[in-house]
Amino acid sequence: MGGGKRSGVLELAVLGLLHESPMHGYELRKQLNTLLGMFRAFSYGTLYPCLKQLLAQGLITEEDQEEAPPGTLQSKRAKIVYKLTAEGKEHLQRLLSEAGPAAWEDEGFGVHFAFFGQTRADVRLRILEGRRSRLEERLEHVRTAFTRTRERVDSYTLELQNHGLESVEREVRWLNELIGREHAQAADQRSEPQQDAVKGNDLDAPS
Amino acid sequence: MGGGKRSGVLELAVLGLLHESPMHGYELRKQLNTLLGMFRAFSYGTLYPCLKQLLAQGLITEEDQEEAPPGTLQSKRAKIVYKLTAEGKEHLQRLLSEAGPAAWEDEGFGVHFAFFGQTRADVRLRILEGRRSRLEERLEHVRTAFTRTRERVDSYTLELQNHGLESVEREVRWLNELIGREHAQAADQRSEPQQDAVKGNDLDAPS
DNA sequence: TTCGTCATGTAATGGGTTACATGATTAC
DNA sequence: GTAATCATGTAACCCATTACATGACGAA
Repeated sequence: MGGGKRSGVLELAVLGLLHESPMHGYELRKQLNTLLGMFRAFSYGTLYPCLKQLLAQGLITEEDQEEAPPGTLQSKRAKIVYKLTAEGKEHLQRLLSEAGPAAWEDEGFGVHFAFFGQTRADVRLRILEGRRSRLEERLEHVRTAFTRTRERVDSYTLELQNHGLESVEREVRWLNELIGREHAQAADQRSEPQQDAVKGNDLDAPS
Repeated sequence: MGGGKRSGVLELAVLGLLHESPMHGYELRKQLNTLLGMFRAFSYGTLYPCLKQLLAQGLITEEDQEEAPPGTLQSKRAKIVYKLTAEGKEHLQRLLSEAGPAAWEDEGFGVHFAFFGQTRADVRLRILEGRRSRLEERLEHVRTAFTRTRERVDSYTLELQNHGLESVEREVRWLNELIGREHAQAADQRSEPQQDAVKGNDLDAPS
C-alpha cells in the first residue's frame, strides 16, 4: 500500500511508545531519546515524516487535542496527539514477535530490548541468544585478525582494539546473565504455575 | 576543485593507512575493518568511490603494479596500488592536527585514536579530554532524565539504561587512565629531554 | 571445471541529519 | 516585549549500504 519503506527501528520505537501511552510528536522524540539514551538519537526531520507515513497506513490516528482551556479560547491548532489503531497494535505485536537478525544487530537490538516488557518470553530468549552469538562471532573474527597482525602495531592501535574487545566481552557477560535469568524464570513458571508471587524479579510480560 | 564532499572519517582512515604503507583497495578495506574492528566497517561501495575522489584531488596516486611474475606473462590489469602524494601527506597532517568535535564525537573518535601514533602530543590530549567531557555531558543528561522518570519504567528498560550508563562510565575511566598516561609522559619529556630510553611505554610519535 | 576468494567498480536505494520556515506558549 | 522552549513540518543533502556486473587466479 501507500508510500515508501519505513525505518524499521523507528517504526517499532514509535509504535511501542505510543502503545504505552498516546503522545504528540515533540514529546515522543524526547521519550525516544531518553529511552535509548546512550544508543541512538532521532531528530524531528526523521520523526515527523515517519509519523505521517504511519498515519497514512492507518497504524496510528491523530487527535487534535484541545486541553479544554479555562478561558475557552479556541486554540488554533493544538498539539496533535497520536495513538495506535487496532491495526497498529496488531502490527506492533507482529514486529515484537520477530526474532530475526533485525532484532539483534547493532541498530535494532536496543529498541527491541527496550520493549521486552511487551515481548513473549521465547522471543526474548531467542533475541538475547541471537545477539550473543553475533557478538561472539565478532570476537572470534577480531581475535584471529589480532594474532595474525600482531607484528608492528603501535601502542595506540593495540589500546583501541583491546578496549573494543573488552567492551564486547563485557556485553557478552551481560547477555549471559540476562539469559540465565530468563531461563530461571521460565523454569519457575513451569514448576509453579499457580503461584502469583514469584520471588526474585518481575520480568514477566503482562498479557 | 572538483567533486563532492568526502566522508571525513573514511578520508582520514584511508590517508592514514596509506601513509603507513601503500596498498590496493581490496586490502585497504580489510586493514580498515580490522583496525576499527568493533566500531565500524566500510564496504567497497564506499571505499572505491572515495579512492577515486582522493585520486582526482591529487592526494593519492595509483600505480599499476605488475609483481614481475616469473613466467613474464603480461598481466592484463594488475592490482592498483595507491600511495600518498606530497599533497596527500600534507593534508593528512592537517587532518591529524584538528582537535575539534569531529575528532571526539562517536563517528570520528575511533579513527582519530587509531592514528594517535602519528598525532602531536598536545592534539592527542585535547581530543581525549574533548571526548571525556562529551561523554560526561551525556552521562549527566541521561542521569537527570533517569531520576525525573523514575516512575513506571519496567525492569527491562531500566536494565538497558543501566547497561548503557555503565558502558559510558567505563569508557570515561578508560579515558582517565589514558589522559593520566599522557600527562605523565609529557612530564617525563620535560624533565629528561636528553634521555632516549623512557621507562613505561613507547607512546610517542616518531618524527 | 567449478568453486572460493581476490579484485575493481557502478546504480539504486536507504536511512538519517541539517538547516530552514513557521508559529504558539511561557517566563522574565 | 522579548527570549526560550514548545511544537510541527519540509527540502536539500550526506554518508553509506546493497545488489549488481565483471573478471582474474588458485585449489579441489
